Amino acid sequence: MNNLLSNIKIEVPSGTYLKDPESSTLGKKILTHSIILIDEMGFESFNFKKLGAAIQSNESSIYRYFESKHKLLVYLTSWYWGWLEYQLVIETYSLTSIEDKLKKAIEVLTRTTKNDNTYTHINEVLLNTIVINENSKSYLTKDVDDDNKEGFFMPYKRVVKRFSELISEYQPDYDYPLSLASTVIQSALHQQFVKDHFKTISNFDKQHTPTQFFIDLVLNALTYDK
Amino acid sequence: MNNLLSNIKIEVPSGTYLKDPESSTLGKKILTHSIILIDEMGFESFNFKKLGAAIQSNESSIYRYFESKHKLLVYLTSWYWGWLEYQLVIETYSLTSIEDKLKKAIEVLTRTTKNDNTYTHINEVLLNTIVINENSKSYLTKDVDDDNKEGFFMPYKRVVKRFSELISEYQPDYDYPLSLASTVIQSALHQQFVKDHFKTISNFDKQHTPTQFFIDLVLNALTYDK
DNA sequence: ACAAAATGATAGTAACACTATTATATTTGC
DNA sequence: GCAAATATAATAGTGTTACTATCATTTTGT
Repeated sequence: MNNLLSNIKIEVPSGTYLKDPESSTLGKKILTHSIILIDEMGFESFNFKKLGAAIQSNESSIYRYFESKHKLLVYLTSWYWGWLEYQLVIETYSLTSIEDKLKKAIEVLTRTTKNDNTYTHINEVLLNTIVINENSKSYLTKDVDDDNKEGFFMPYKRVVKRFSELISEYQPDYDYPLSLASTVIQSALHQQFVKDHFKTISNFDKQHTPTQFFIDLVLNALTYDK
Repeated sequence: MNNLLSNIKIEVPSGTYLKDPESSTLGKKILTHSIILIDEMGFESFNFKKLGAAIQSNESSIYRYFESKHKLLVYLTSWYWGWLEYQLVIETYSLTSIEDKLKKAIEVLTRTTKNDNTYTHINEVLLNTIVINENSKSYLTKDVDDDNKEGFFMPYKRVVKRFSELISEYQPDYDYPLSLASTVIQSALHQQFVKDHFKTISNFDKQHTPTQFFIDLVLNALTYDK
């Protein structure tokens, strides 16, 4: 992305943090290095003590920003979905044909993430791998319903809704726009994981990309009479 | 299911257990009550001490069967996929038309689970909700590749492969049979979760079922000239 | 009846996910 | 320039978790 829009701040549900990490250097360091560490060691092995050591700061200082490592994960994944929504909007906005918009949307949602220099303290490529590996842990908990009431999953749900609106615009008679949207978004993450770890059940290679697979899938689902 | 086949034992990767839990009453109690407890309290809150209390046995005895709660989860999810593969095979076997087979397969993979009285110590309905809520935690770990080498995910991968074979039989030219298969299987679980917790992004109700959604999706994906 | 195997009881450990408290920097207002 | 306010750091402590180790008791097979 260019830096014309460099002052756009990604909005994250306020209940996920105690003190806005974007508001200080320490906060930004927490974001930068938590992404690096979680990517490196996985969310289970990651903790605030290790993070403190990595940024030469103290565990107790990190707790001033996030009340738990779970909320930090929710923060990071929310940021990702907020960022992705933004990509979705700006990359489809100027297109006039609805088919082009739909295809572009699928591309944005299913392509390999590239770094966005607008946000220097966040490595979007690493964050994307975190989302692939850890996203579901943010909601597969006994507290989902409470967290959901607090709006923690709004950024994710907004991406699904926006995409489903494009689907409905393309094919107003389709009965399952939301389900199709969440299937594509969710499955795009899962397919990345499968490609890396369960190769025997993947069909992707240089010639066959997830984006092409999902474009076919969605367009065929929505095209009744060709 | 009927009990004509009551002596069919579901095969689970042997590395997941230290001592076969199906080989003793205590082992079976461990299975029965771990399913109940994990369903009730979620995998994070579940532990062997609580399980011991629930079955009036000792924590240390449970460790004789499973070396960790992670391996118990892998055991349970593997059992589920093994059982589902079996349902898939017997329910499609006798059908002659490939379209009927494909549709039946989608039904088996996406319908609401019903209890199977063949396995009295396993409650398949509860196990299905565990798979919905906890399955991804069995592979979203730093040890996936090791666990995969040990064959822990073979039962899951076998279900994907069998389903993909039906897809290829129905439409031999389709480029993504495995990806489509894993998308349907994975998304069927996710859609159940979404329906229960993120209602605003679900289109399912009495008239619109996941099964119908996925049958439409798959048949359209595979039907080039209608 | 006796050995072997299975199960139970108890204790212990290192790490984890925090909380609480107090001390020391750093920033801000005036 | 300086005190007050705020941010950060240091240290200690807590209850729980996910086991491990050891030894005692019960059950089972022959």
